[in-house]
Amino acid sequence: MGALTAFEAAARHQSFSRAAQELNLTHGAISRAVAQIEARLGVGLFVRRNRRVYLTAAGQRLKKTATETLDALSLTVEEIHRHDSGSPFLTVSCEPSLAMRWLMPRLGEFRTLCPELNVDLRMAGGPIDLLSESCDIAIRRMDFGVNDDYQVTTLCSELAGPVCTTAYWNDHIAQDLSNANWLHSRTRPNAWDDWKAAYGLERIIPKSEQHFDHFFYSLQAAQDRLGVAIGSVPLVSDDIKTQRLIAPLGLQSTGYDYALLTLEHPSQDPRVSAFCKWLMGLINQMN
Amino acid sequence: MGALTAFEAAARHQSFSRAAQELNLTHGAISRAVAQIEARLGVGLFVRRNRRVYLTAAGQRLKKTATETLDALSLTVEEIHRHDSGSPFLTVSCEPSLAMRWLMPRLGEFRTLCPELNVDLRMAGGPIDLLSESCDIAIRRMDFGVNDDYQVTTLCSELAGPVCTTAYWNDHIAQDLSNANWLHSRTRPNAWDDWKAAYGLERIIPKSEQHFDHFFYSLQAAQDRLGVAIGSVPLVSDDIKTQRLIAPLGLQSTGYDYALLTLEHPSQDPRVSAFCKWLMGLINQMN
DNA sequence: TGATTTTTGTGAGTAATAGTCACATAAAAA
DNA sequence: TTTTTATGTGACTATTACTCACAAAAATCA
Repeated sequence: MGALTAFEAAARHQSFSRAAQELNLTHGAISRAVAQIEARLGVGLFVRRNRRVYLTAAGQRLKKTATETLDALSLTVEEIHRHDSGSPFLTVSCEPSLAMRWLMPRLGEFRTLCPELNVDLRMAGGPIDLLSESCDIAIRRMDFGVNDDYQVTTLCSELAGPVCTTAYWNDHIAQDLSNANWLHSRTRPNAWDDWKAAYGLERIIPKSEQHFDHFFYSLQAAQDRLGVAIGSVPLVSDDIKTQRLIAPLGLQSTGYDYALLTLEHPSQDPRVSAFCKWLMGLINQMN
Repeated sequence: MGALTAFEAAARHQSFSRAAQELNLTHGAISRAVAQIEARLGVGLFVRRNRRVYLTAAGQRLKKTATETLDALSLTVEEIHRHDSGSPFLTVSCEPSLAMRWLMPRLGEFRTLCPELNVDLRMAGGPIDLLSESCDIAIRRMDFGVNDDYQVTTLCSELAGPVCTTAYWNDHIAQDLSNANWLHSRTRPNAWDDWKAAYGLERIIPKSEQHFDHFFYSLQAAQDRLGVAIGSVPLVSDDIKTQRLIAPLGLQSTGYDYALLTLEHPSQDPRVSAFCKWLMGLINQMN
């Protein structure tokens, strides 16, 4: 390793002396380090021309990977420090719909609770690589397979059903859901079909339908009295509590859970532990 | 470095003892190596639970780059050996047209000259990264900028002009080039215009024109009596020598050279040196 | 339950190596 | 020619890497 950094510096400067200066060593040390690698590979890395040294083809090849390698290593060290338990940052990746309608409105509370901890919120859904995306925590709807060695902490199970405003229910539906404008979303195209199957209403056909790009757009549309959307707990918990939306036919289990994904058990890292504990508290007070 | 490989093995096996076995060391050595990295980073890499060890988040991050880093390094070492002067392989990247009409017909001769040297011929044109494309030599038409630290050995300068068969010249052209079918190629779209400018025939317009995807297709077409193409030395040298094609108006310099690109001076590597010497011999006997 | 096995940590001693210093060398610069 | 600059190398030294033997602690087994 020492030899590799010595070589890298020598290759960069095209000079053993300057490399020695940079690394606070003598030129002899560099000379020996390079000679060591050359002996081990059985290949010359530099052409010595008495006043200058030039990289051979082999040397150029090694320089390339040595640079990349050492850069990657020091980058990782920085990464580790940034995501260490002592760091004042916590990077959270959260499902967009959940972030919009549930997490973000509550995040202010967490700030007052842990003012020293900066939460970096990233909105992203589906499979995640915590390592390469450099996150501490991911919050996800568990509708995909997860890396074996991730820690999965279940937050709550999902309940879904038709939601609309009280006004829309009274004015347009009058007990019969087929009178309504059904609001769909392209991110959960089967939401209505799944609910119909769970509720036992296979053959019902709506008067009209409307499609949105995101789940939370369809919920917003329901709130704006455009029709009936499939809403889910925990996404519409606040809206139901404040009567902005009602779920007149109740909510059925979808079979999916929301969960928290971490690299190690949340208890290992005080930052993660604090965030997780706070989330669990929210969940519990919701039920 | 030793510490990093020790850590990598330990992380892979989730066990210090097995890592020690793999590396022919004692478990104590691994324990100390890991402890050393942990002390240096100030971060725990493993959670020790008395009978097993688990990677922490930091450990998982480091494992990822450690693996990548060590893999890259050993790959490069293999590369270096493969492209070393002792290797029985020589990887040559050559401009497709030149390879087709000049190099490949001569390569058999080189095989009999150096039967112990296996030439890997890759056809590719334009800018090249010898390192990442893992080549020893590139032969190119120098119509692009070249990496500063490549060695450029000029082979010959390019001469170009209209070429066709004797039969086509006599039957269709009769001293006036505008009677001919002009053969173009999409890889050198300006070949005719450049030649017209060099020859001083700005305003001439052909009776008919035809386009091909590659330069050597247009030459093949000329040989097949489809019309007149712009041919260039050294590409049509053989054809002119054997009278398969003629250049009745002569050949003008295009201002471009063909050259050999290497990482270090060809004399440094006996394989490259042999190939280069042979090429130069061909060039000289051509003039 | 208690003995055994398995796995890691650690102090002490030793082998290996990495580094320094001083001198040699050789070419470029003055 | 002399001086300067840059690297190689022998001899010595400081450091570090490793081993060995023992300790500790939990899982496994009788």
